[in-house]
Amino acid sequence: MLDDIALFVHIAQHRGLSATAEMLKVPAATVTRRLQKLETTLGCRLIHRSARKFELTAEGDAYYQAYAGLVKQFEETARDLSSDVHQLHGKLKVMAPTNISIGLLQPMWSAFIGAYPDIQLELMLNNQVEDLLSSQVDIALRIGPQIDSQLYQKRLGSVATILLAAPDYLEQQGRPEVLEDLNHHRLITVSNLPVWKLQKIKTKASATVNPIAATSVNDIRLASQLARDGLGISLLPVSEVKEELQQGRLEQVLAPWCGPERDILAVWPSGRLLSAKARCLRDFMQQHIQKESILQGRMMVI
Amino acid sequence: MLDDIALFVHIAQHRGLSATAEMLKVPAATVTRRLQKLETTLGCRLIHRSARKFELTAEGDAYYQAYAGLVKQFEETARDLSSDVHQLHGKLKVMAPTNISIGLLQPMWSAFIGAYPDIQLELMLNNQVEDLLSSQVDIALRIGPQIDSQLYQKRLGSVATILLAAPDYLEQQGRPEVLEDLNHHRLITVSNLPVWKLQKIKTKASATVNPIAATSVNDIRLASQLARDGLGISLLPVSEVKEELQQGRLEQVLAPWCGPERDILAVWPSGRLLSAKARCLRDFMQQHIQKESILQGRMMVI
DNA sequence: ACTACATATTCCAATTATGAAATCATGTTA
DNA sequence: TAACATGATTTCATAATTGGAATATGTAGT
Repeated sequence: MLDDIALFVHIAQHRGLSATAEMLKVPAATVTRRLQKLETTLGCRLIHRSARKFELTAEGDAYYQAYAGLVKQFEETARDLSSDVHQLHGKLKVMAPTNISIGLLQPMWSAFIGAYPDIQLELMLNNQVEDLLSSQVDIALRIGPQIDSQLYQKRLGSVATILLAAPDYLEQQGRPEVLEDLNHHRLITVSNLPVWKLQKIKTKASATVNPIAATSVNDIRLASQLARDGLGISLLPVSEVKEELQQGRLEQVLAPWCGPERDILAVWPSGRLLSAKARCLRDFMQQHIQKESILQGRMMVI
Repeated sequence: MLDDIALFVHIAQHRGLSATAEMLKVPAATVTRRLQKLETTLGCRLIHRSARKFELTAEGDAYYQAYAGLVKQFEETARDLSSDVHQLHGKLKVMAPTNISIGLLQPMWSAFIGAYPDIQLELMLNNQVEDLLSSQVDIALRIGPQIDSQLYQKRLGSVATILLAAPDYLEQQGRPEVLEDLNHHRLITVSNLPVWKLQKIKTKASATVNPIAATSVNDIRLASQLARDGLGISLLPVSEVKEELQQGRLEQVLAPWCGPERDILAVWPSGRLLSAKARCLRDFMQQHIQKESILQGRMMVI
């Protein structure tokens, strides 16, 4: 019915059935029959037509005037939605956290750029959460819960946080055995984790540590460097300290405890259709992150 | 396609396929399949659905937001157009010329009111052409050419105009034999026929008379009364002078000549669908006028 | 874990729409 | 006036869609 109305509007615009048939790539027979069907359902003739004449009836004109604008809007909407949806080339604006992007995930970005040379990636790295909507970003990678209800999100993985310190530091200050021992240590906090909600992996026992007199910085990388320099114990995502752990510059403390798992999310503005490029990147990221055991929420096993 | 989109919008609104099926009176199987087809054509899933869960996907939400308003508008338009189109009761506002309506066509109005008692006729008689659009009139009866391009019209009949005078007057002033004789007579003109374009019925010969020093009035009825009172010769529609001719109070002069035929038209605002009531009246008027020989353009034969 | 329930989906026969070619209708030109 | 050309319509075989019944699926309450 709606389709037939749309067809009629086109017929009225092209002033002819065969012209419309050609334009819309449907056989003329179909145009004739659908118009006839519409006329039957509406119970009136819409077009006075013959081989050489074409004229809307009064009713046809009324229907045309009523529907033409709507049909046009419909088609514009369809065009807006589907443009871009199949194109795997052109610009793609992406936001991501700096630290993980120049660290653990740097190979992912290289791989993506290599795999899709036609996609012109514009990667905006930043540690603070910038507004996705006003920045006209297609899709963003985010870590930790996202509060913006204007965003859609898809979980790609998660990263555990653990307590760490430099071996030197631990030699000098002693290794904490129980949670309460933390009170006697220098602590380094990162601003987005001001309170340490810890949990024992097996027993699910949980506890909260409020690092009061701690050093506080707003960058994970800096925090890990401070810890590495023997300035205290910090709660950091394993993704950021992989190298340091492997090379023994940092070591885990209070091993049965670990901090909150932080989700890794692809987020994008809601109410807008994800472009093919953005979907492509999202799926690519998901595949990559799935292979990275550190990003599966498991405690790192070296 | 458009129909499927509309269906999807309803599904999203009713939050369920079967609810939608019931609401729209289509089998649930159809709803399922049309949704599946739409998902296939769009190339993405629109709804995460199971027996107990129902949730739009990100894409589904994007499509919903894009189309919901349009679908609603479409349906409102359809409702506006079809309301009234099948209802043969309620108010019907009609305009018509005063003279013919209280004269020759008066029986027609009575007959219509009698035939359709459920139609609440509001008949606005006037001799001047009032604006149909601003008066919210459904349909109007008009005589003579209508210039307003915002109107649709349908010809219902036509009425001839002839030259007439009172027998008394002709006795005193003499009966004109040729056109030029009119120059020596008193003439009465009606404002909507300031120039007399005359024609011989058989020979098609035509002539124009410019009644200069004539009495001029703006109402046909008054003109016929003036002529009846022996004040001169006038060019009048036969429909207005039927009685006077039959009773010998007026007689035709220069019989082979007659004035322009004036069309009787049903007119209504363009771009709006004629309601069933208005169509009903239009067709009723056409039938009635067809039976009235005076209104078939023929010279009156008593 | 099992059952009951509500909902979505699949199956099959009947209907309906489609596409390509032939036919028809009607203004225009020779 | 007849032939022509253009565009609408019909024809017929094929493909797609529909409606009703049966089936599958997932959730909530014993």
